[in-house]
Amino acid sequence: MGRQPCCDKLGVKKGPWTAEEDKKLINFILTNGQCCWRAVPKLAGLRRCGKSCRLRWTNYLRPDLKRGLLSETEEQLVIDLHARLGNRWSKIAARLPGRTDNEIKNHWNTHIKKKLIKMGIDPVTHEPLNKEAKTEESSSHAHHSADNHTTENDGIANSSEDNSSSPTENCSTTDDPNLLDAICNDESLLNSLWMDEPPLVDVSWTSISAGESNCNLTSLPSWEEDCAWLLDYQDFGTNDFGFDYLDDIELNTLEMGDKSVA
DNA sequence: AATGTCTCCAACCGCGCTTAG
DNA sequence: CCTAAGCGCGGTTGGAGACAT
Repeated sequence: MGRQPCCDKLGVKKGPWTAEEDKKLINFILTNGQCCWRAVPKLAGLRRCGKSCRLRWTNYLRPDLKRGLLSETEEQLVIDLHARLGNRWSKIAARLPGRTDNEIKNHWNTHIKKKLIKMGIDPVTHEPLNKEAKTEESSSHAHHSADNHTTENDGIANSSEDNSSSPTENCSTTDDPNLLDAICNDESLLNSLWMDEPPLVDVSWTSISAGESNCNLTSLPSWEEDCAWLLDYQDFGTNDFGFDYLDDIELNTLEMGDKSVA
């Protein structure tokens, strides 16, 4: 007597989303907020499974998403966090407002990985590749599973701190070096990452969209008026849409820690 | 201009944990 | 307490566009 299936495979569309589907999903979420994803397709009139809707929303349609390439600072932060956390993309993404785990994961695999290899750094262990080759035999395989945090962390935490003077830094133009340092050196913050507490979640948007706050969304054009703005927003930052207040909320959340995640 | 290859990223898949019933 | 769906996560894939020949 579990729950109902999330979708009845038959008649469920897959593949790229159309503008029309995006429109329906956005309109629905803006109107009703994020409730149970299972119900979303039906209520929004979409022939998609709830999971697909959730993914589309979180990875692409959320208004607070930044689009475009990661800045040097963001990239450096990703490298640093990856050295400590491994492939825990969602945890890493939680430290980069407006970025999704999928986006960071993609960027890692397509850009950062190659960059590190080019620099002679093993993207998995964050150790120099030469050294890696030597120690490969003596040490057990480079594992970045959750079980190995301590071992990996011990070795890497130091090396990543050295990053400030490492070759990596050469390409870092310090958009906001203080932010990077603050995050990387904040032990309590890192500890919270190790724990399973969600230290930072995008409550700002969820609460807004849930109708908890009417905020600025009320001033946004509706689909009935003009549906083009949301399809266009993908090319802009959040500021372009009056969502810049989200950053403040997010920073507060970061400091206070988030406990009201559903 | 045509064709082949590479790169990138949106979306899917499957697994593990959580939680409703 | 048990079962099975919901949910979130990380790994992987496929197709579109960019680039090379």
